[in-house]
Amino acid sequence: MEKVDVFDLIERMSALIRSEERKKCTELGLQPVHLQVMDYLSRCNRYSDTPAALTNYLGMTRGTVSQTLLLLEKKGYIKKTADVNDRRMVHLSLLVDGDTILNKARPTDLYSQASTIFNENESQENVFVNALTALQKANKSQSFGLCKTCKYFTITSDGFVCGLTKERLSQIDSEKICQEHTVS
Amino acid sequence: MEKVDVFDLIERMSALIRSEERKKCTELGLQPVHLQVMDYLSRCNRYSDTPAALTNYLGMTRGTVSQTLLLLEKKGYIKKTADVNDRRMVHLSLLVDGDTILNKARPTDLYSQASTIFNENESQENVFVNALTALQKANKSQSFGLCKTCKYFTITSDGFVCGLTKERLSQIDSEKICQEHTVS
DNA sequence: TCAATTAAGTATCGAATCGATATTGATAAC
DNA sequence: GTTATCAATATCGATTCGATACTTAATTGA
Repeated sequence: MEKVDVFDLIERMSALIRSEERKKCTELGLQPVHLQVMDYLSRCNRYSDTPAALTNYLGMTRGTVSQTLLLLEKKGYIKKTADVNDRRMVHLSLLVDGDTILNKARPTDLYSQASTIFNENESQENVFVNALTALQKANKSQSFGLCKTCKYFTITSDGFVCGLTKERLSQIDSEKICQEHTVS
Repeated sequence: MEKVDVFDLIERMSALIRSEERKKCTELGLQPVHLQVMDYLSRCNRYSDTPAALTNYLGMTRGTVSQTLLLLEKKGYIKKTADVNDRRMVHLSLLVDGDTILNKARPTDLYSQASTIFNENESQENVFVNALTALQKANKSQSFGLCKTCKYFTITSDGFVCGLTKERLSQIDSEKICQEHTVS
């Protein structure tokens, strides 16, 4: 077992996961990437709900993400809203239909398989998190962590505040994924 | 960090690896999957050099693999040979040009990144191997291990023998990937 | 013996993805 | 102001991949 084969292992795992996901998705008339997008939108904050952030998160090209979003919009699962300050930007949000189908798709056999794989010990999860972080660093990609674990996350007498945007953050905000997430 | 997100982590790692590989590949006029195929062919034994085994190894569909092989054949990188016993089967082999381009593509930045990720301790690699094995088991896919680590691998006074096919195995055979690989 | 079944591989079509280019809006320089 | 530059996104052609149907060959089982 040589070190260099780890990439090969990851790619093969991904292929297996995808083919398994595809089975579930075809019943709903979707592709795996569509669920990934909607799952992300359900878990990201207002700084990270743009096509650009999605592109970065998924590691795909802008063109591909744009096409995916068009399809999801046409199906009535997501909505695009122009930014009021910067009209180049688009904010994405999950519509009710999208949320419904996402919840229908989520609890699958995949999850029971996952627990089978990772029932031994907790530290195994960290290996995957660390590996992804290292890859993102090598790729100059953001880490996409939870808001409340960011170094700019600040607790004041007034509540939570983002040290980057200086804006106030609700409890719910702090639990979401942020593309600007920074560690240490 | 919930357990169920591990699949998401793996898919995102794979996406990053692919986009990185793609950069190297486009220079050579190839796709990531083409290198995967040729790499596999350079490392598999005579029981595992068929389109069906490749399909299983890569987790793709037969049709997709067939297309990929057609292209590689047209480019003169691989060769197809009909099986003498079972004329449904095709054996694949890497041609000189294929081997050349494979070696040109192999030593990339990816490998130095890999060592960065896994320089801490050896046991991390096992986490990935175990995860893939668990997924393959859930997917009823073969494990594709090295011949000499298979439970049917036998050492006789005459040399190495495969307990399944009863055929003799050379030193080189024993170092290759076999689709019939069985553990314990 | 011969029809049914299974397996390996191929062909075709549509959807998904990539890469390049174009478009639009914001920002900076002059 | 006007122009240059950059950033965010959209558009388009080419390619890849998956689903399905099909061909050919081996196997099974009355």
